[in-house]
Amino acid sequence: MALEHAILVSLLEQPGSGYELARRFERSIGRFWTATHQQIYHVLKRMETDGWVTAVEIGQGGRPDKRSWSVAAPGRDVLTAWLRAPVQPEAVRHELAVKIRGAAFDDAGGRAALITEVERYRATHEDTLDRYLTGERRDFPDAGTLDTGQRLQHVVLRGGIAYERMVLDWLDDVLATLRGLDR
Amino acid sequence: MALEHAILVSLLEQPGSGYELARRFERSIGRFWTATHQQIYHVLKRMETDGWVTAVEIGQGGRPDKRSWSVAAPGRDVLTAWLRAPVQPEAVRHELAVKIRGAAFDDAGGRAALITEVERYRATHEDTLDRYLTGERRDFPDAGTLDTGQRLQHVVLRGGIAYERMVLDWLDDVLATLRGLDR
DNA sequence: TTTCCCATGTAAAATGTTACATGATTTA
DNA sequence: TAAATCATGTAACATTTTACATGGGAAA
Repeated sequence: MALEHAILVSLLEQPGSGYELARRFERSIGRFWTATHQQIYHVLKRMETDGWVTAVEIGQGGRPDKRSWSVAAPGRDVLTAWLRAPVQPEAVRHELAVKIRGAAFDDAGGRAALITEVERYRATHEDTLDRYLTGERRDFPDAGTLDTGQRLQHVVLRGGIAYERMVLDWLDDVLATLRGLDR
Repeated sequence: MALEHAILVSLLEQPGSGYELARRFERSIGRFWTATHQQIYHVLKRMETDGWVTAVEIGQGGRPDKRSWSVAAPGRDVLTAWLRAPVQPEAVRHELAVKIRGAAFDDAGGRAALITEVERYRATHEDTLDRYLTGERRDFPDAGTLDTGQRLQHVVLRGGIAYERMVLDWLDDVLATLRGLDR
């Protein structure tokens, strides 16, 4: 019950088409709320029915028309009410943790394969951290001159950076532990 | 597609009833894979049909019979195959991050309410960290004498501890940022 | 005597994923 | 000339959540 809210926030930051939203969910917003384009189109349609968002058709000669979405007053009210409601506890889903505990029931060969997987997984998180740090230098070069929206975006990005650093440290711990088992 | 696997791991660690599994998902396994009892009963039934798990009925005079589940050979094979398959990227869902970015579109009163919420949220994470640390002292007192399963459980718990510490630090950053906006 | 714990489920609704579908434009 | 990008969707399926349902035993 919050993809709606993530979309509302994203559209308030910057109106745009379903396609553009999908790309933001891949890049920026998707750092803390994932969604596919099908889901986004579906939810946008429902929000339109409910009067939360409105679209402006933009013809583009040749390629399909683009519908640029903006937040309408009822949508803003819904968002404000949600912002002031209690934060729900997160539903954690960490597949790798399950696999690590599962490794107790596999043999040394399986654990060797898991080490390779963890190394690959670690590399993807290193990439993610690099992208975050690059984005931080690009979007928040001078901490003193930021407006409210930018400061809030920055503190969320700092959360992402802290998360990735924590994950990398933990994965080193995991690798050392796995390597220590079969020696 | 992994509640099955979390259940298989949990049952290999210790056979038990659906009810017991649900409690483990609230306490231990639920740290990295949440599930309600309804979902667990439902998935157990499907896994039974597929021959992945088998139940032993335990009559208990008075209260309803308990069905104690164990992993059957096909279930073990499924788990082994899954353990050796690539780790899927996590689907991140961080409601608080959405709210923080949304706070740019609320007024000072709304942001004051958010600060209160973040403080409450921070307290729950402090409790979680305390529980993890207590559990660590209880279950892993002497790092030298642990078997494979315990070492793997311990490294996963260390991940939980690292995560909670990171969250607490970040929430301090969030609170300082929010407080800095309306001054 | 009320609340929590044990113990298992059904059913409906909401949410999310995967596969399929189309077709022009731009880039390599 | 092949692949990626822009642009929007439908349909089927799977997963997850929420509400409802039952009932005895133990503890406060």
